[in-house]
Amino acid sequence: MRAGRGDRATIVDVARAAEVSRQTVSNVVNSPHRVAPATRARVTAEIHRLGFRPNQAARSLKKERAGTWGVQLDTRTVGQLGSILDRFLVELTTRSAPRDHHILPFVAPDVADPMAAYQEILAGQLADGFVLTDTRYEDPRPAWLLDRQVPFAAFGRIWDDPAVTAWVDVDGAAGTEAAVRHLASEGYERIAFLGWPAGSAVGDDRREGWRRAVVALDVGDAEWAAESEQQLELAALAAAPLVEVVGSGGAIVCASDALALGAWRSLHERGLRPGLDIGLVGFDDSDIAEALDLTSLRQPITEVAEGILGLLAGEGWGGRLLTPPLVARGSSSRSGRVPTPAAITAGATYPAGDRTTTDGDKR
Amino acid sequence: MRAGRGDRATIVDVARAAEVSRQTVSNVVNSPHRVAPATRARVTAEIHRLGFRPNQAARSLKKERAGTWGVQLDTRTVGQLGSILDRFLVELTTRSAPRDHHILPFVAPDVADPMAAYQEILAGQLADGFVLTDTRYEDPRPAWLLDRQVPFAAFGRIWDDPAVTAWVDVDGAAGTEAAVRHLASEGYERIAFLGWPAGSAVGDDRREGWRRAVVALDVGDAEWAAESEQQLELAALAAAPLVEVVGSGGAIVCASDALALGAWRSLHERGLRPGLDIGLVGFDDSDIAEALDLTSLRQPITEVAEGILGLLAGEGWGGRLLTPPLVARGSSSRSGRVPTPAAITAGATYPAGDRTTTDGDKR
DNA sequence: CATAGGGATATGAACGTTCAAATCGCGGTT
DNA sequence: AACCGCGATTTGAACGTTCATATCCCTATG
Repeated sequence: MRAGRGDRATIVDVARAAEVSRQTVSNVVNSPHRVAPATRARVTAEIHRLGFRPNQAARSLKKERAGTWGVQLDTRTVGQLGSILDRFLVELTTRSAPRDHHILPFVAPDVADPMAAYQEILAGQLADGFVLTDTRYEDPRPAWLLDRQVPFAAFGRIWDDPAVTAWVDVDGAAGTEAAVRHLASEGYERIAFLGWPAGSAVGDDRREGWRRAVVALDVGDAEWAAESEQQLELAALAAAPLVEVVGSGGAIVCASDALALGAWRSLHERGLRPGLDIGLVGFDDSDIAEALDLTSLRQPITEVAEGILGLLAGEGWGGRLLTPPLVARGSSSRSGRVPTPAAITAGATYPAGDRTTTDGDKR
Repeated sequence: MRAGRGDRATIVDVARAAEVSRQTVSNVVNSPHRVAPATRARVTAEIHRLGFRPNQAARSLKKERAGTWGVQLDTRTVGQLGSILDRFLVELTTRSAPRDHHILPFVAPDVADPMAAYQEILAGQLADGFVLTDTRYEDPRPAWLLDRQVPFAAFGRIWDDPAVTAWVDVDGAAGTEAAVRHLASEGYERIAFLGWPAGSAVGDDRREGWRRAVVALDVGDAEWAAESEQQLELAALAAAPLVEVVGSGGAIVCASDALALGAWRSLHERGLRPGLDIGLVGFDDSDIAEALDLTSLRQPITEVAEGILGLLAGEGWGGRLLTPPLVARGSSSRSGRVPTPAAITAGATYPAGDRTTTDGDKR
């Protein structure tokens, strides 16, 4: 009668059925090599027959580990244009399973005390460690967690402390540099940059890549940069002078797909066509990039997730920068169609069209 | 030395410090009314001083409840244009906390056996119930869960069994109907519909609302409907004949923002302007709707999440249809700017511009 | 032939909490 | 004065697992 309970088998049920002790069943589950093959087979059979799975609470209580990694959902960025949170979360969830862990999403309601939520979770032994996202300058979290010897791994560099290597990040500078080289090789002659106001670590990094490449290839001026927040109108506004300055045959590299969309709109308002008239490259390769045929730098979410979970699980090494592959689409082709046969990448290669989606369902 | 452990206080530590028994501390936490005010104050003080939080594993073990609700992440829809998964997840996460629960996201890797993942979770007592999303015709999950008396609540009707009311849904028909009325009142004279192929419950529902309204107001023909999957190119293709049929001064209601974007593109290719020449209304009010100044029907995610968690917690009642408020933007204004002072809604009213975002950070 | 060694399996205890039942103290009732 | 009732608090047991240790039994070794 108790909801969801039913006939759940415990380790003792299995032990009785297989005529062994509970510890032997435990061993079959946790260290099979310790159990004689014949016994192991018998126990395994009973486990399957009874549908036994160790009770996570009991296991967690005894082992003093939660079997869970916490992930703070950043309520500021969620639902924003070009957010890749959902993809990242799916990757984390998928890849936690083989490591015998689950993902515990949480929000930090108290902006004044951002660590309170972490504190709560630790006090209740709800998570064994944390995945940090959106690291920034003066991020209080790494130091706080280090202090308490709580394991963590970040998507994004620990900007304040180069000694901490518990992170995996995307090499933004390499990305924007690749974008410039790509655009130059496509024949665009003047390449500007649309980024965020200085002071954001990620943004500064991406700008620097553009600057380096533009200087190296002599396809622009370090002054050809504009700034905007993520909002579309602001981005469109900020893009306007850049459009003027690079003119037809020029191009704009953007720090995000959202900014690129702003620029895209700015072009349209002037009757200019992305790609044909002015090249455009975004960053993140979010859903809109694909939708608007916008060339973008693809966040290697899968590899990032894998790397981070590896760090949390104590495998692998940190401090790694992954190069975001460039996904070439129409917005960086002067002929209007996807230019090079395959994407220009420094790492993995993605098919030019990148229409590898699993056939879409509704909603 | 053990990572993350440190000096975590247990209930006995608190009991000793406050000079009471463990059960009294437990009572202070779980049923404060049973404890004399003076004692309660003393215990509460010690709880705060020691930073005590009940160990979730121990609690869960004893109570035989996980303190968790499972949410399957649909890997087919995630990352798609206009996905609202991340917003929904944030709402669920936020609103689970006051109900003393957490959200357990999981994926079902085995497409052949979609219930395997649910089975696993139940067997391990990892969740007390499930939040279902993307319900459809012949969804195996409700029956399976009912069979096992596992609590669940769905975002989306249980289409196959009207007797089951463990759901909250958005009234798609009412939404598209409101869209038609809105467009008609804005002066659009011929209103078509771009939806998904028949057979998807959500899609059929949304189409029906359009059909009803168009007939009632005499602003269209039931034949003026086209079908497309979520992919942009296909949508643009499917929209083309509709554009022809309604012509300038006509409008198109779409079953999703992604489809609307397809239509939007189709308009642009013909040199037609959304709003000024042809009205356009999407569905979901996802990030792109806001970005492209696209009128859309807003999924009342907050209310849905609240309703669903209420059902899981045993409060409230199910079988509720929430009316999606229409968020009017430029794409449904013949003058090109947002028409009515406020959105036309049947429930909550949203500011016309709907720029109520919390100042955006990067990434 | 006794015994050491060691692989396979079993037993006792503990993780931290809550439930059920027992105990305590005290004012009110007969 | 003895007892009842009741609120406040305590005690014993149990949730299901794993760790540490103990036991068993068989083979190899001197």
